[in-house]
Amino acid sequence: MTKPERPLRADAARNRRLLLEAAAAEFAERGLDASMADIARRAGVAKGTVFAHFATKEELIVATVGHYFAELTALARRLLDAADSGAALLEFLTVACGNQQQHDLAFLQTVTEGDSEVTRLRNELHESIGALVDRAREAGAVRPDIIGTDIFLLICAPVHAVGFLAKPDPDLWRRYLAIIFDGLRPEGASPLPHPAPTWP
Amino acid sequence: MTKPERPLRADAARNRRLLLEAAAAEFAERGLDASMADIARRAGVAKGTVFAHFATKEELIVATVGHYFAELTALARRLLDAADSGAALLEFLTVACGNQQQHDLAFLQTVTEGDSEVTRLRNELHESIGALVDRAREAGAVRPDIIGTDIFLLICAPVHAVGFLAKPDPDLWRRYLAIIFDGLRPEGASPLPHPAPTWP
DNA sequence: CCAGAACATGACCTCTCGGTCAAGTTGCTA
DNA sequence: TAGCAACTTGACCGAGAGGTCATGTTCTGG
Repeated sequence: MTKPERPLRADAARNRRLLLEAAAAEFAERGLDASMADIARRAGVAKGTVFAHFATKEELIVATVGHYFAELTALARRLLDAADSGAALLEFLTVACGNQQQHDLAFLQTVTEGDSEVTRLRNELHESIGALVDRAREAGAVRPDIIGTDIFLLICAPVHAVGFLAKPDPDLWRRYLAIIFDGLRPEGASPLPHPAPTWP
Repeated sequence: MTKPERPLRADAARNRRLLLEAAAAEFAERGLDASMADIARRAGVAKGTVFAHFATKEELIVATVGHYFAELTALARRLLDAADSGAALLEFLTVACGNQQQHDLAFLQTVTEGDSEVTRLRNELHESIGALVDRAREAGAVRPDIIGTDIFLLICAPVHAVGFLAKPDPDLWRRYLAIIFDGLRPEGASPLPHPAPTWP
């Protein structure tokens, strides 16, 4: 359902893009309660047009979260070539958190469990992060008992933590990313009380 | 609005307690979308009874999250007498996460911003955590650049991280609490890239 | 440039939600 | 135990949600 067989008409393609942008913005601001009507208004189209492109609200969420995963995957793959693998992992987390600070869409993924397309993109992201973490671990940049899934789960922690403040400094998440990253280093690591999670 | 002037009638007091329990359970399961009707059904009363006790949904949320804060505050104060202040802080985080794993109500606090009663209880919790952290810092159990507000913000991180897994092991959060707590230790701490947040 | 397919529109449907209230029921006190 | 205030009940309301569709508009290939 990602790419239609026949190419879209020019105006339809434009509207689809506007809708996805509006959806990302509305979901980030209002959470799951963002209404289809508001998304349509923000995109500058009528309500019916939204449903012409995405049959249900869930389908729109799927498209939005899919795009979100794909972006992170591309970032992770780009960083696989970096010379310093430890710095590459930190860079990945930093850019991912920065994205999330602007547009927090991570919560959407809980709604899309069961969708095959999202699952595929999610697995791709997981795999890319796994490769990034493996390199960092082999280089001794992170503790040996950490795996890719751990990082996958911890990506959102810094931004989420900051969210409990009413008017947080937009860069405060960097503080918590640094703390968590210190917890990932091999120096002074205490034994973990629970085995690594299995995927999925 | 916490304590009524006149004591409640026996049946009313019982219903109020049942309602708060039902609300906590429903909010934890369904999030903010939990409906007043479902909460009423779960408590075994009619819908009108809910509104007889809590005039609006927000008022019910306020009562629920207030109770949540009060519990954590009591826990923090209890631990202030512990011999090992570092272990006491870890114990606080462990019990808090364990609570949250059963009943995740932390997200409710974002809705109740502006309510004076919740703000008071929230400040009390913040203060209690501050005392706990101060003791741990003076004992050299946590790095010197950490303050109580940091811990306040990080409480929910381990459970939240685990939430991205579809069917997570109910104890997996202990792994991420251990990682984050390692990041809080003085050994091998790197300089933090952002100053501590101000309260509130 | 025009015919017709592709697309956009907004009034309309149904359903569920938070919230109200007159009428009935129950616990407490004198 | 009688009587009244306190409490409960469930039918009801308006608002707003997701979703539909007949009609009107616009792009595009020939």
